Amino acid sequence: MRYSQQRQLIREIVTRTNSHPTADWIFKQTKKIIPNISLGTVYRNLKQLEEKGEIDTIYDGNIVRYDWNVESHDHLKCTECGDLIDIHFKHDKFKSIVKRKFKFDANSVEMKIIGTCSKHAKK
Amino acid sequence: MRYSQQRQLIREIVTRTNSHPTADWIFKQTKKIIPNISLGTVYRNLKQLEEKGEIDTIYDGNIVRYDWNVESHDHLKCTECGDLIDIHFKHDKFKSIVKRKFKFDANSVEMKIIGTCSKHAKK
DNA sequence: ATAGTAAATAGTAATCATTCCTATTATTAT
DNA sequence: ATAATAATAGGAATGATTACTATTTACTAT
Repeated sequence: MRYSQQRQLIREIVTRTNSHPTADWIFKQTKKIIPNISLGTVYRNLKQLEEKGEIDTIYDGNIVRYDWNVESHDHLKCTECGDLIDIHFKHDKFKSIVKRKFKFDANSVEMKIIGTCSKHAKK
Repeated sequence: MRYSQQRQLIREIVTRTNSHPTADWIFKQTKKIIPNISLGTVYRNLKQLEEKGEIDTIYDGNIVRYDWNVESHDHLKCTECGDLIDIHFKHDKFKSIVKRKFKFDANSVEMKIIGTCSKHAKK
């Protein structure tokens, strides 16, 4: 994989935010630096970076978000503001349960807890 | 909400499968009975049935699947065959943890375990 | 440094799932 | 049976993503 300014910029933008950005948001950020960058370039590079294991993709409902944090972790999704908050749970127990009950070999576990975050708690 | 053949058929098709079908699959099934049914009708009715709480939507990666089982439950996703297998876990502990640690009021928990099912276990 | 190469890009067209629009049809209360 | 209006079929529109292609760029061997 050969160097490119575009890929390096995309990598930096994803690395520098905790907002789990979408491809379109990343595209808008890159345009501030490389005005004629194309959206296809953003998508192509995000896919390559994911394949290399440098970033992670998160399916948030039917939209795709990207995350520099490739360690297994879970998310809290606030229905009021849409924010995704990172949280880490141990999943070993679940993996062993499904192995025993279903002979299912678990590779990873994705957990999302939906509710309202502290900023938007209903009184 | 007024009766319609189309909606009744869609309801029956979703109810009679455990395959967590997509809108397109449901559309193909309905066409066998009502050949000139339109895809928009399928989507509109699936949405209405979900709003009434008769069915559930599942986001499987970036595609939407529908499920007659509206009770909270989790899924095992086989990376070999794509099948979704239903499983039920208790989530109370997670809800209380995020309440304590993040002041996050959890409504629901979605858990997906990714791996290989017994039919496709690697030797 | 230069030329040859293959990878990467910009720009645009195509695809896919889903939603929207509208004239027509079907259901239901009277 | 009729009027009111919910629901439909068919097709256009949308939005996210992928594919295509001519041009540009990065790397390699000279």
